[in-house]
Amino acid sequence: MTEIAKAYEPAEVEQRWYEHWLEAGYFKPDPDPSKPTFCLIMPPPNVTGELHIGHALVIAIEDAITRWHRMMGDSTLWLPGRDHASIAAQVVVERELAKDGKLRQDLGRERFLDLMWEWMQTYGQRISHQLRALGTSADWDRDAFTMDPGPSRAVREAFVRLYDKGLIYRGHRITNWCPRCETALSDLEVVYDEEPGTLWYVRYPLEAVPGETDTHYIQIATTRPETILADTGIAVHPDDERFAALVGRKAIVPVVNRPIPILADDVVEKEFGTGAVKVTPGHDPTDFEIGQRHDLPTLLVIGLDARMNANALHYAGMPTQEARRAFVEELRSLGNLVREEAHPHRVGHCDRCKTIVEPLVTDQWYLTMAGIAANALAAVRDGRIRIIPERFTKVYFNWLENIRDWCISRQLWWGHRIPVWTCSNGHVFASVDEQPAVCATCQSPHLMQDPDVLDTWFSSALWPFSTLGWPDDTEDMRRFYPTAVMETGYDILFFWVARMIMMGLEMTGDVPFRDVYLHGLIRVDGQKMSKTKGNVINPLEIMEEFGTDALRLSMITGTTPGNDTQMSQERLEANRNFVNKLWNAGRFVLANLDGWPERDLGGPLTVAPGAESEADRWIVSRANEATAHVTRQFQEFQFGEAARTIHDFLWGEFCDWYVEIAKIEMRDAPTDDQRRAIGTNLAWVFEHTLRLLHPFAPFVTEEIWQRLVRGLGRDRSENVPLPLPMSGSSPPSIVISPWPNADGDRDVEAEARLDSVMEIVRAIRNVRSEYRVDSGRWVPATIVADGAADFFQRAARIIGELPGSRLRPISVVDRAEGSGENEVQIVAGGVTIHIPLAGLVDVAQERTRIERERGQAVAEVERAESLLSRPGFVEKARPDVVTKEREKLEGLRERLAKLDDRLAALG
RNA sequence: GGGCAAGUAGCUCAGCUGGUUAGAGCGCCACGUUGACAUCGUGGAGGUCAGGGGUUCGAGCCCCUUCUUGCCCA
Repeated sequence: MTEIAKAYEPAEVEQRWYEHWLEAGYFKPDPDPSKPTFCLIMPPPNVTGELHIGHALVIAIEDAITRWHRMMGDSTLWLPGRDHASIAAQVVVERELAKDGKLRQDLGRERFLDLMWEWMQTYGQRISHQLRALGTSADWDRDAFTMDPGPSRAVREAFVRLYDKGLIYRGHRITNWCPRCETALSDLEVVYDEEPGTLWYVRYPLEAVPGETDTHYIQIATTRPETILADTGIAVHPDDERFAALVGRKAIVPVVNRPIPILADDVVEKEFGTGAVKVTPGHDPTDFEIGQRHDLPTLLVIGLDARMNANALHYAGMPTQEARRAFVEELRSLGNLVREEAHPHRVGHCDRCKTIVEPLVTDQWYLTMAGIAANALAAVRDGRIRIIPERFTKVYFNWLENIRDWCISRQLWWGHRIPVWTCSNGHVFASVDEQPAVCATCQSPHLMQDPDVLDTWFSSALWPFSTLGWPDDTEDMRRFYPTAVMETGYDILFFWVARMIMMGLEMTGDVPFRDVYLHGLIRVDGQKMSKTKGNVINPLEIMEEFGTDALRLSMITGTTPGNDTQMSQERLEANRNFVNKLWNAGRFVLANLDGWPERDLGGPLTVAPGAESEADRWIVSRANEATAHVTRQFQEFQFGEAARTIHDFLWGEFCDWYVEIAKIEMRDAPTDDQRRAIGTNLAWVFEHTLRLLHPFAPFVTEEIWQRLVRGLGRDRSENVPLPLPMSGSSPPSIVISPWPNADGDRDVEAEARLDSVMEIVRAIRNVRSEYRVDSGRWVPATIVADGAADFFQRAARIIGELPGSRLRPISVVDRAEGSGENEVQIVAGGVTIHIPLAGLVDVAQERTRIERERGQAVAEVERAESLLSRPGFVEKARPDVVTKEREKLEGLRERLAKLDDRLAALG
């Protein structure tokens, strides 16, 4: 027998196969134009560090989808890439610089960008290595980086098109400003946290009107008193009678003594604070909108550095927090502070550096969203794009229906420079040229490019087509666009998916993909992964310990679309064990083929047709069902279920039963031909299963498959394919082998027979265990087959010799020849088995046991009877359900009768 | 404030369009070294499917409602 390691050794196998696959070019799409295409664009990992376990999930799913389509015969393209992650990457590198006490400004833009590129090189390679280790079957020749010339040109092209259409505009508007990153952020890049805060009640004196002698006040409540300095109005709700008389009058801002109008606006909540709010258009998004509606001036008292600016009187130069404390004291001393109360409120933080975001009015580039958002809504609404799981469509609609214009400029250095130039004569224009020579209007050669870069997500939004060569009319665009599936996490549904749909429709006139599959997030031991918690797992370490296939299976099994999943040591161990089980099943199958001059795995092949055993027919039937299930589950994106189906079939049916039966059958086979027939059947089913599992566990399946089908690696020292006489025309690798036929026939009769055998064997094991029969002891038995003696004559040896059964000799009779007292009778699988157990059985115990079983049988009979006699059931239930229930009842009654007989005999 | 998800065995989770006596892995108890596998095998214990109401011949699954937890949006 060939020497094959007793336990699977993943490390030894994985690298070898990956390199082989690459060399063979299996990951490239089939150029045959007659084939249907399948294209999946990989969500490009950020080049900010290494991949974590969440990326392993992405790869596990996408690789499974990709490999499945490849095996289905599609011309399959999985296009890999990396993202420059403008702000995230810059923050990381700035942190590195800060360790040496340096700022990016110390280096200057050019040298800083050099440093960024170095970083990209280092981590790009590391990520690439990790992706390969995971088994990523992507086409590396098309590997793309967002800052590459192609995608960069696509960014300029898209920008210019939008700009020329008037959809991109320069706006002096309120923006989320990160004072640490010194850049504007989009609404999505601000994360809100509930934090303890204070609500200060402040009274503003009313401007006197003729005839009024006393000073009257209006009281407001605010969480940010320092912005009072920039107040340009006070707002109340139009229906609020308390303030109705004051609308139209003016109040005086404390400290600055500026008169400001009191106005009515719907957005004011009557219940909040006093019902009156100060309006500070320069420093609050809601106030900015109120200001727009009521034509209020915008004042700024906070600068880009989050300090009070020159407009802030004697507070100028103070950080906002300090200014707040000081200002409150001044209000108190002036008698304007009425009271203060604790008030938890939501504070916005920069998604990347966690600094408190300052809403400020600045000049930024905006993309008008209304029109393109409506198109993106329509694409999902009318079914051109399907979101899986479906519930996320609602979330998608909700976001797009309430969308605001997208702030796309960033005051960063790392990223795509905004392709807008201003000439010496003040003409502003956008250009797709990287370096336009002259002004488009006046031909002036003196041009200044906008210093800012674009939001990373602007380039990401173009990814499904910028990677395929857009804006050129390339072969790839024609062949693979629209792509088939976008697979990504639900956490970037807005950031990315929605924007790809908008941009895809706007730029190409077509949807960027047909199906969106959203997976959940990985949690580790109950917690979300994060660097601060220190529970970030490097997939490489797991792969080393458990093997890549075990890691990938752990990502897939027990998961359901769109739901978060728990990663745990136990799960990894379980899947490592599963892989090892597969490995050893492979060893067994191989051992039984060893020494054969040739193999034919073209189909299940036993002996002459009609002479196969029920067990051989059964396992083929079960394999056919498993294939049908797995195929459907792939079609429906039910990957967890698909993996479970294969697991249960392989372990619970193939290994637990068929392998054990085949051992007996082969040992007893009267001729070599017959023995080979069984071995072939074993191999056929197993090979079939390997292919089903390959999308989830590519390495171990290939390793075994090669040994099985190609006879590869029989000489382990050389690791080279050895020629083996083959019949048929097997493909050179499981990677490009065809997906098993999902329409294979079921064999109802064989399945019923084996169900009966398994039920009998379980019952025997149960009884042996219950009577504590020594596990090594063989005992004789008689099967009373009740009309099925023919079958049980054939199956007797199997029943008697399966593990844990140990019945020998077994005689099979049609009718009982009396019922001994000193024996156990097992009623199962439609037969009664008499087992004399002298010395171990006493009548009382046996009666108790039978009565217990009878009790269960009675309960089941009653349940079935009541169901069948229930008004409406027979009329309304599906006919097949009724038939099934009737048959079941019949079987139960027979069983009950047998148990009654036994009880009567026991007296 | 609006929305979504989850609540099923001690733990982690499956359960597809409603149809046997609700499953798996891990853990637990007992037994097991016959040549695929101790990363294993065999048997067992363990669940009023969060609570309440409803629809239906039939509900873990559909509807209403309450509670708990998590997430998203404002």
